[in-house]
Amino acid sequence: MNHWLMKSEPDVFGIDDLKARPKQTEPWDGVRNYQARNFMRDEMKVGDRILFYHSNCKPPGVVGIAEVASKPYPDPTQFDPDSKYFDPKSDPDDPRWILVDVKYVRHLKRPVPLQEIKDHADALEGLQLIKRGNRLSVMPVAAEHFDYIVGMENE
DNA sequence: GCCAACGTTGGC
DNA sequence: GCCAACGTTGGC
Repeated sequence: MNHWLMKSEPDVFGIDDLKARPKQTEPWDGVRNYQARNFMRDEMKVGDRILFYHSNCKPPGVVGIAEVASKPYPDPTQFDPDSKYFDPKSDPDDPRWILVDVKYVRHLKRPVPLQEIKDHADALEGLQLIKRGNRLSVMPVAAEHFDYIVGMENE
């Protein structure tokens, strides 16, 4: 099983929104970064665990756990002219943007803020989230780091 | 609101 | 293929 971290802005779509969805599941649309797409397209498997991260808020941090709930499939918003994610260059016969469905698992007992994660940089060496210049919205997380961050909910 | 980091675009 | 300009992300 692979582990992931996925960012979302709570003002747009937060973990409470995910929990409130029918089947507590949502297509993770709007990703328009090739690296992030490749992770979803090539490496995600149903059941993979996800750290749900709130960005662009105070404080940013990991707020819960989700899981991959579908195989990869084309992001429908790329073909919708009314969508802000519409991509006129994407060929319907060879879709450019791929997503997976994400399903709510649970909230952490408390949000674990980015600052605390940074304070544990020694234990979390190599974690992409705290590397300089990181802007990826979908990134892999080592299994040990995943468990470590979840464990921080008890502190 | 600022700005560093970084991806993308497009002229050449 | 280079690189300057521009746009976006996202923490602060």
